[in-house]
Amino acid sequence: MRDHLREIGMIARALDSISNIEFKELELTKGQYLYLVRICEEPGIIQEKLAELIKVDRTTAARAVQKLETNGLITKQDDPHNKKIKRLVPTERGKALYPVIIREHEHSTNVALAGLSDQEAEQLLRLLKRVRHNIEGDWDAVKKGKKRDY
Amino acid sequence: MRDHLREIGMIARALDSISNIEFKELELTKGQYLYLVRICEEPGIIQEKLAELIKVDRTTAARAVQKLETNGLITKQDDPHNKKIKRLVPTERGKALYPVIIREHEHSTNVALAGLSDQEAEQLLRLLKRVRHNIEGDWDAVKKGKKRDY
DNA sequence: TACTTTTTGTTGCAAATGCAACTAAACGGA
DNA sequence: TCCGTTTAGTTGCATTTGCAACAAAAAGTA
Repeated sequence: MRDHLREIGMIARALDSISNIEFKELELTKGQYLYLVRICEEPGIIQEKLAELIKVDRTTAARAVQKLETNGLITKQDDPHNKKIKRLVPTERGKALYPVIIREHEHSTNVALAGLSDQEAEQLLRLLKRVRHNIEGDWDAVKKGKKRDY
Repeated sequence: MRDHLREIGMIARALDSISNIEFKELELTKGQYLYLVRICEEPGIIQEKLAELIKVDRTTAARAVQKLETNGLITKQDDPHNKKIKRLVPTERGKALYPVIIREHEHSTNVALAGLSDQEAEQLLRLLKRVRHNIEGDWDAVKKGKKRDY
């Protein structure tokens, strides 16, 4: 049957669980790696966009970011032209963790894709991107209170 | 780049978020649908297996199941041959929710797979199953304290 | 300009999540 | 049989998560 979403859920929870356990020795608590990598890859990003990227509630992102700042891994910088937004930038300590996180992700990716040919791996990525794109609209709409009919 | 896992994470969080919001009107709180569907599909399953299926911590499953029982959606039944285990069985009220959950899932699946040909959808499912299988071992091992080298 | 709406960010709760640590039954050898 | 190990379940505690509700700056509109 069409168990695509169930499989995706299982994979996501398993890998998130692994990452959280493995990053504990980097003093990163649950979920923090998600935000830190994104801020490293897109320095100056604001909280709202970050939440949208990661697909997490705005307030959850707010607190994760707050904690990253408290722990000295990022800073919130005022924008010269916009008093409302705060640009998120990794500190040196934050930047130093980036390659470690990436290495772990690469390892997990290797494990996940074991036995798949290059073509299969590429095809999988293409399809996943399309699926992600397909659901982004619904996520946004439902989050904002829209009722879906089904 | 090999962003497979990131895409999977985004998709999983977005869809979980949607489901949690939509099932609120069924009086199901966060995550409960995950457990209830599985118990409906495999009545008599025990907590430990359930956690393994869903890829969630044993104690998290324990409390979710506890809540499902409190809310009258499942019962815990003693096994005649094994005093330790408790078999989880949906009540009539629990069973009644099953088709509603499935309908929502089907809708989300339709949205997610929109624009994919039948061949692509089937290929995606095959690949996801292999990926899930690939990582199950690591999840189990890391959960039990094993350190991965990378 | 004055106004409405949207965007961005925050805080107060209540709930879920998961690690530690603990029981007790079941299992697996000597 | 006895005894160590694994399996299954639970509770305490700290943390994360997210919905409501709010504030204030920015953007859009008349």
